[in-house]
Amino acid sequence: MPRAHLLEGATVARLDRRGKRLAIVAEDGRALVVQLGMSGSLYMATGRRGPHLHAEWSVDGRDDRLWFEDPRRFGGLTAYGSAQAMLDAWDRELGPDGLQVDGARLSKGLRGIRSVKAALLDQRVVAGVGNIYADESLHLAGISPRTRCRRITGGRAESLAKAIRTVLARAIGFGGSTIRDYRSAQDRKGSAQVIHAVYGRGGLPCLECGAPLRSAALAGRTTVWCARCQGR
DNA sequence: GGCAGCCTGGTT
DNA sequence: AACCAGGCTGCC
Repeated sequence: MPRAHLLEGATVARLDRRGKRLAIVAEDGRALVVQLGMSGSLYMATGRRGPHLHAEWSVDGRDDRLWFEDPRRFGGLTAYGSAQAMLDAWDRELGPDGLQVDGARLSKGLRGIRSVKAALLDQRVVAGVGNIYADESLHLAGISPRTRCRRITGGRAESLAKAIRTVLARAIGFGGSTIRDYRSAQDRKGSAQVIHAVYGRGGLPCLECGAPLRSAALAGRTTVWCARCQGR
């Protein structure tokens, strides 16, 4: 990516975010979107912390630098000539942010998708929910990941939307889930993994009812749920 | 829709 | 050596 697209010489006007995408918007209108993927990290530090460095920025008046590392290279940077172009892309490619999704918006997104687990992983339905928080949200809402989307209407859609908002907000409150790689921009590990009710707990007892949690591949991802609390 | 494939690295 | 992983695209 040319240096100009990396915002060289820019003055940062603001940051923006929807779901898992973060945008650095410059005063001249350029915008750079960062997607971390599974192993990416973006942080301020005086030196890199790993070998898989893809971009670095120096900031006037600061000794530390901004670093983008991504060992697995599932993440990426996308440059936009204007913030409006970026927002248009977000509107096309992303649903409502998970922290703000409501039942009506969720119901709309569910149309045409078969299983609710697949729907929650689709960023056009809700932006910001991945495999961990999909399973956690479904457990909190008491909905089986195998439920057909067409059966989730009205009150169930409301409670699922509320569960998504709650799960994401709680995880953020705990600094995110550090299974292995995740670190904050301040290079700290999160601790939300200690409050996961189902993710990573296949075969262990459900914290609500004690039944052993089921684990199976759904929508191509390991999925864990309680067949008693959430139904088969 | 489902799913292989993209990568590296950690675990079994 | 084989398998698994927090995501996403594109191919069927």
